[in-house]
Amino acid sequence: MKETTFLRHIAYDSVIFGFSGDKLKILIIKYHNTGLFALPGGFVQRDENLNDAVRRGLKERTGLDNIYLEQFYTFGDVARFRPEVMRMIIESNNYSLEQYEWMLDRFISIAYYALINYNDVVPQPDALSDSCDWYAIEDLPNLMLDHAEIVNKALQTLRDNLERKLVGMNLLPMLFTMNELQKVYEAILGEKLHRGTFQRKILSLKILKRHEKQYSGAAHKAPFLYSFDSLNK
Amino acid sequence: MKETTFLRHIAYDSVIFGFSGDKLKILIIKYHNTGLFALPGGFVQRDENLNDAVRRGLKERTGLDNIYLEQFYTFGDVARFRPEVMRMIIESNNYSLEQYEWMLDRFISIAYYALINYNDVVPQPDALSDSCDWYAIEDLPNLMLDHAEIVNKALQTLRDNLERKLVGMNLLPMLFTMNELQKVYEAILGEKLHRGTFQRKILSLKILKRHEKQYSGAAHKAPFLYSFDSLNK
DNA sequence: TACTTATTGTCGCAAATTGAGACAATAATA
DNA sequence: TATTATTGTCTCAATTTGCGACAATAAGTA
Repeated sequence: MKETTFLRHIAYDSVIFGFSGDKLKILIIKYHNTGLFALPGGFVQRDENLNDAVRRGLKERTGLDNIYLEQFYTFGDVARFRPEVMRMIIESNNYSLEQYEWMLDRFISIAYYALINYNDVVPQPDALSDSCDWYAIEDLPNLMLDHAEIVNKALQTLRDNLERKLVGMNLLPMLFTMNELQKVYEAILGEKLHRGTFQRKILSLKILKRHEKQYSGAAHKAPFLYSFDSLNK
Repeated sequence: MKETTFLRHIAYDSVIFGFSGDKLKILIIKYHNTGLFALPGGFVQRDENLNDAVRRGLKERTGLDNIYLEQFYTFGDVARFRPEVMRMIIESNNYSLEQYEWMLDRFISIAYYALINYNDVVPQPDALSDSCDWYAIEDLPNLMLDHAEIVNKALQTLRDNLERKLVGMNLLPMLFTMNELQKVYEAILGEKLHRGTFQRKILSLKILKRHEKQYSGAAHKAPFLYSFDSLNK
């Protein structure tokens, strides 16, 4: 079999989270002429660190460097091996089956999740896909292979890590209100939180810097703006 | 290049925890005539689920089925690629370099940790190694490649999961005392816990069944024996 | 200008959880 | 029978959490 520039049998998939309109969303691509929806993914070059390969792919799709990125699980069931699906994708793009034969083999996939600021990004489809768009977590299309399972596990991991990591920092712009931060937590956990308790808890962590600038525009008391105080931890 | 029964570029390593003499220990193998110490690992067959491959390897080394097993990270740096190390291992076993050439390629490794009952096991070395022995976590030999890093990450994950999983269940025999359970927690966390607080906390979880049988043999009040009550959760 | 509305920052209080010491009970030993 | 080491449990203070309440206030409204 022909040697490739990529490591055979190894792929990655990324669950890229953003937050907009009070909803947690992820990036989903759609393959040309197939109706297939999938997570953005890619392959690892022979001389490239696994983590770097994922960052490279993320950079291509989002234009962003220095993304918050975390590996959470590696999916390796034989049931993932569905050559007819890959064949359909390749043929729908009029690519030569010979050149892309390596794609028809079995792959394990290392899954990552990323947290990015929704407003910083204009999603870019790649050569095989005709779109790359945000979908709210509760309103995803049917995903190919085991990608729905990958999303579920990503969300579960995000919830489990919520207390230990600075999740909000990566999903919000530099300046935000306490209410916006609370909405992020609620979207991830899927439940309402008590306003007073949330504020007290977050402030007790001493990770926020309060800015005296006030937000303006609505018919009520103006909230403080906050930023994450990276010096403080 | 020759096809193999295994998926190329893909390996797994396992950090197998046991508990004995108040210490947390792991299984380490030593390769013939090389002085190299390593984690027990293996490869994935072409028609085999990743998780099943790891269970197969564990069964060979410990004789145990139904082991508590958790995948925690996939190591994929190029720096792991050290063909001269693999070459030394193969040559020290007088194996033909041609037949084992595929082992000299780059591998990523999916790492798992397992929790087993120390007393149930007689560690078995494999064909390439001349020993498979328990080492206390604070007294490990120098491990090859990035295996020390893998152990550290396993331990970190175990600590992080301590509250959410029934860790003790898998490291202790069927019946155990509250003090023994506390020792397990202390060994994992690396710190002393307050006796009264620990007992109250564990009992409040309602996961233990108290047996009226008493332990006997020491010059003091006999402790209750407990077992994990699997019906209760 | 005075009043209304929606939301904010903070407080108070009860309930729940945690940390640490204390005490009686008791199995073996002297 | 007294001693010793350890166990099961309790108490009390300190801390954290859940939840409602209240004054403050930016804009809109009369």
